[in-house]
Amino acid sequence: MYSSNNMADDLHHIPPMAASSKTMASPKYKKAPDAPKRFKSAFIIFSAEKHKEIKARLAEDGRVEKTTDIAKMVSEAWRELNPEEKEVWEKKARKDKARYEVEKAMYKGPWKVPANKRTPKDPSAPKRPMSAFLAFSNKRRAALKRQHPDATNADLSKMLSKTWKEAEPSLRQKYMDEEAELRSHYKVEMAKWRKKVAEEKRIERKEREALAMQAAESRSNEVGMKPPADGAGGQEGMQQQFAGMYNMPYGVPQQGLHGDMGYGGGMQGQYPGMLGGGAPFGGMNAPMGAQQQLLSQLLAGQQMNQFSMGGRPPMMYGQGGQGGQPSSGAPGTGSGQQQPQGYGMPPQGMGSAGGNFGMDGNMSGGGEGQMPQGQGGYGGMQGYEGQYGGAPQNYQNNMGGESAPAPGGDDGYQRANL
DNA sequence: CGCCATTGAGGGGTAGTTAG
DNA sequence: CTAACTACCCCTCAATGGCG
Repeated sequence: MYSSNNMADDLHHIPPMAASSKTMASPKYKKAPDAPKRFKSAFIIFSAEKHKEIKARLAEDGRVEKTTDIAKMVSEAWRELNPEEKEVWEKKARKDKARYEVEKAMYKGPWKVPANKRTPKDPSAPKRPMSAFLAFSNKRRAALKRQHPDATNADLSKMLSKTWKEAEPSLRQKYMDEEAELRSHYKVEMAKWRKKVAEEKRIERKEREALAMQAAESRSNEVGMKPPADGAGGQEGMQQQFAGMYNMPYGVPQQGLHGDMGYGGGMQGQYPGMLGGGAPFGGMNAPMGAQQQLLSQLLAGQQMNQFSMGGRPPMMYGQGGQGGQPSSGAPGTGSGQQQPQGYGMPPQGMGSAGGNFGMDGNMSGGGEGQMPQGQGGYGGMQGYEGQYGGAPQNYQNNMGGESAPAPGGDDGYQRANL
């Protein structure tokens, strides 16, 4: 549950691009290990494969090159690609970017952690085994202390170090064998512990999902929404892929998130104003231009929101509503109420059918105006757009998008505050 | 409660590339 | 600045117990 509105706490909710080095002068920060991994560029995806390939090929010839030299070969190979070949990688990059947008939207945890600090060791983790030298030291330290009563432990350590280095190899070996045994035991214990932690996380995730589902269902009943006839597979896909990895603060994507990239269904539609194919917002099938536009606008909206409103996380999943009529631009049926809560929250959970992003509205025109719950929130981006005009209040007016305001748009928010 | 002083395994950061 | 790759380098942490 998100409850703080102080700025320090908001650090944990600033997506990477907003967390500029300016604001993070000292101490330095690095990406939080659990935060969604940034999208990969076409070159990086290419590089990952090509690097392996080149390395393997060199190995066949018995050659071993430095990583940095292989990187140069990868670079050269990249430059030699013709546009058609490049397009293969660029397509993958677009897909990964969509993946990132979804993960980012769902992520609630910290984006940055102090760079100069290691992640603190989990106290429940097994301890490291004692090294051969330390075991040797333990055995001899007390006796050595009796011989040199005035020596400090630091002094004793120096002496022990010398003795250790000069010790008979067979004696050292004895300690090293002991260490090896301890270490193999440690590895077993670590494996068990890791498994246990993973299992706990899995259970926690399941519980969270169940809770979210419950909340979503009760809300769905309240507003009398019906499950979608088509394109309803999304929930599963999304949850499997993303839910649980991240907390879901403001509501849960309910439907339409099937497919490998979530956002189930469609975005099959064409550009704004055009009638699309009807599947709800499925991102991957959309014409790339439209998709990129969507994504970049989404991103822009989020950043706008953070900067202007103090860093709320970009969240906009919630229950979607009924879309409007894209061809005419006629408003849909929903209201998509917004509750800023003093943070300048993004229009969460706004109707899926939001105009600009269109699930049903401008962009996709799909679904015949019927948006399954949870599609959404993208309608909310309209609200962001309102900000371009300068007035944050536009959030409220724009909820759900001009061409297709969506009912139930506030749902995500409500669930978030359960 | 952190520091000191030691060795050595293992984890994390870096270099080199391009693109966003 | 961050994505992937990985060899290499640097830092942390294992135990000990007196001291500030």
